Amino acid sequence: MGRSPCCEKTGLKTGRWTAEEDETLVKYIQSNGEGSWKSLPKNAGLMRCGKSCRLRWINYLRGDLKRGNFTVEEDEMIVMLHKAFGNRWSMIASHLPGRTDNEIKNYWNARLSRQSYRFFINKNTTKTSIDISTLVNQKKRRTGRVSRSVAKKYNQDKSPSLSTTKISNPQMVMDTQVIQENVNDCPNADVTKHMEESQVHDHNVMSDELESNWVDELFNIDYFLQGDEAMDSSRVSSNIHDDDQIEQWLAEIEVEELKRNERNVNEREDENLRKNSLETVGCCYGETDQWDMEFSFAGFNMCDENMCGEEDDILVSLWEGGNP
DNA sequence: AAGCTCATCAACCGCAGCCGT
DNA sequence: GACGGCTGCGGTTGATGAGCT
Repeated sequence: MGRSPCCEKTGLKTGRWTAEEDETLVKYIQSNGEGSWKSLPKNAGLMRCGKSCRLRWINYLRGDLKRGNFTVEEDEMIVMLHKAFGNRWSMIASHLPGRTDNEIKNYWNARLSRQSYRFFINKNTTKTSIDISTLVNQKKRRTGRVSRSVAKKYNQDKSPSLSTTKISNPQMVMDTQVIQENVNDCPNADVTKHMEESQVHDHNVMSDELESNWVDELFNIDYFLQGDEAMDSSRVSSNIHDDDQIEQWLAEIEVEELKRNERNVNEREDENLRKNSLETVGCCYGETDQWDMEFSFAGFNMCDENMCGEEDDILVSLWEGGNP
């Protein structure tokens, strides 16, 4: 027996909402309140599915929404929250008053995900942690819908070990279009040279996918290792200045992490995976102190199938502390 | 001006959690 | 505990408009 439909589809209108429908919905909710979405269309006299009504209200009609472009500050918050929470848009949206999960998701998919994001290490920090096992053991991400149970497990598996994390500031956007202009400033001259020779920074010849994979990863790693600052999309080095806010986020993340750890019954196995993973990328497990960095941000995808051959060699060289 | 490409965003779809029975 | 309905979430789609040729 299959799942029953969420509502009776026959005769229901789909597609763009008209001004009249909006007005009807707003008036109904103002007088009756939110909720009971199933029965709302019938009671309000709308030929819409309840889910459609809910979505229209939440994403467009409710009064506390902030319209217009995202500010630089909001950009930064989204980047940081995405690092922390992944694609949990509702959670990200909860930190951005007036913005909806749908809006943030669209914004991310349309713009931010194409750019390179990373946190940079607090210059006072000398000890962080790497957990490459979480990267190496990730399966290549499926396109299309991913079941919630899989997503949940994935999120648990890649959860950051904040107990050793000392990330204090988000490093901002490095638009690939800016890479060439900043390439001479890159502290690692050999990487820079390689990038130039390979013309990997050529926006016209690189697909978005390649940009978002190994080009960005190279720059991430390079800047990460140097502890240098990067540029945001406006080409100005930028940090989030609200340290209290950051502390609050990190505290929330840590609470989540503690909850996850309670459920983790495979710690020993994870440790072995971690060792194997480090070996896989050419790192001696015993040398991790100085590499004790947290790499659990979404921008890194070391196991992506697009990463192969020459790119892999470069990354391995970087990991080993040398030059490509 | 017409056709094409691409970015944006509103809306839809289907899965999964929650809760009442 | 099993079942089913409701709701929320996240991925995807398609309409639209701007910019380019």
